[in-house]
Amino acid sequence: MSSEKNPTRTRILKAAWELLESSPGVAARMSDIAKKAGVSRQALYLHFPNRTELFVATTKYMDEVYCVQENLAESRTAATGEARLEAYITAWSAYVPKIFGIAKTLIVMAETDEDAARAWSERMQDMREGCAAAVAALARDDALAPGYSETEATDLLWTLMSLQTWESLVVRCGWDQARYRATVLSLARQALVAGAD
Amino acid sequence: MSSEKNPTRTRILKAAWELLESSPGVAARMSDIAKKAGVSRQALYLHFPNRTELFVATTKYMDEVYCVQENLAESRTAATGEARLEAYITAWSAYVPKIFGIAKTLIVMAETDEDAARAWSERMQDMREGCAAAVAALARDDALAPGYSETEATDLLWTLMSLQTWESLVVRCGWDQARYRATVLSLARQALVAGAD
DNA sequence: TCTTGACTTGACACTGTGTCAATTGACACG
DNA sequence: CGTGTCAATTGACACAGTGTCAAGTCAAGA
Repeated sequence: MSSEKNPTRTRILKAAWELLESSPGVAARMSDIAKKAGVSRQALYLHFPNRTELFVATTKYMDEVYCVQENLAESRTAATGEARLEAYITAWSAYVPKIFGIAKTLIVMAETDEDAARAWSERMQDMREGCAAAVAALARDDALAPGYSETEATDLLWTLMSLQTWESLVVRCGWDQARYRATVLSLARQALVAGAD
Repeated sequence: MSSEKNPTRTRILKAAWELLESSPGVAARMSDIAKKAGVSRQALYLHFPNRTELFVATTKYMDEVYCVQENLAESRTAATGEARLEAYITAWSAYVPKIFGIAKTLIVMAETDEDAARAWSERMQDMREGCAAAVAALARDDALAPGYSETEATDLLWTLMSLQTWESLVVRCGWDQARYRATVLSLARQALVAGAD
């Protein structure tokens, strides 16, 4: 929706996207983005109030492009709780590498910037709802492992699926995506599904 | 050793420590630390070449004060691999909350600062060796779960014990320390110990 | 008394963000 | 055809924070 409508704005968003993707972290400066987008630095401020909001807008733009909502929502159609857990982990696993660059930047910015912290926290809260739904589905099936309340199970699943876990295994330890997905899934099953393994 | 010897240097380190502890993240500025230590901002540069090195020195100072090496090394005395795993997780769990403030700061700085990245990575490499030793002890007992190579098992244990996992469960989800420790231990056992649970 | 070393003071260069005012150029409307 | 409007540019500036530099202070010791 916001695409196509405002070509300069979109060019800026794409430039920010590319820069953040190629160098995860905080490195991308306003002038870098402007140069990449082929506009003046000041043009950025005509479209976004500040650096943080530009990055937040970039994540929203990515969500749009990738149709995140639909992809994650698919897991709702799974029949059993366990199938739902698997579907959700699979969908999220595929999504994480795509957003990692910008997500990492926002996480780092969140440490010093109130707005960035709020934006990122909202995003993670949305993801958490998916975890909670999967856990609730397990509980409905009477398949939630004893020893965890629904909240605790959600906390744990949310942590296992966090960007940080992905970063540790895939980026730092060099695992491939399939191994990562399989391992998180197996950990979640062993911990949360009653009588698993 | 570095303590007592150089009172001003130690005052600066203590000031940095307190500030980083009270506000994890990147907030502490050189002038804040100087003010807290009761010296001029320039005095900081007489003792440390730059902000990063001051923070790195602060972590080393903390290690000294807390006798990290000895505490972590204790787990080596455990008889079985499983006991060793438990001892190591327990020792590390107790240590994480103490270093969290400064560690978080270094992690954030590592994103943009080469020196900080190296310093933090070395630290985590040390911790990883402890994980590797615990995994090796399990393997020696023939108690390592099938499906993981020793390297993969180390990667996984290292990830489970990472600061980020602690932060997610304890800081963001509000778990208490005991629950955190028990859960990480249980996850590690289920995943890595053959025939566990 | 003279020297040395640790610390202070005040100034400055540099980088990056965000603001401002004046200007340009295209396009539409009467 | 002129005029207004809107998007974007240009160049200047304020501000914060790091790191550097030169000069000065002050106490302890030979």
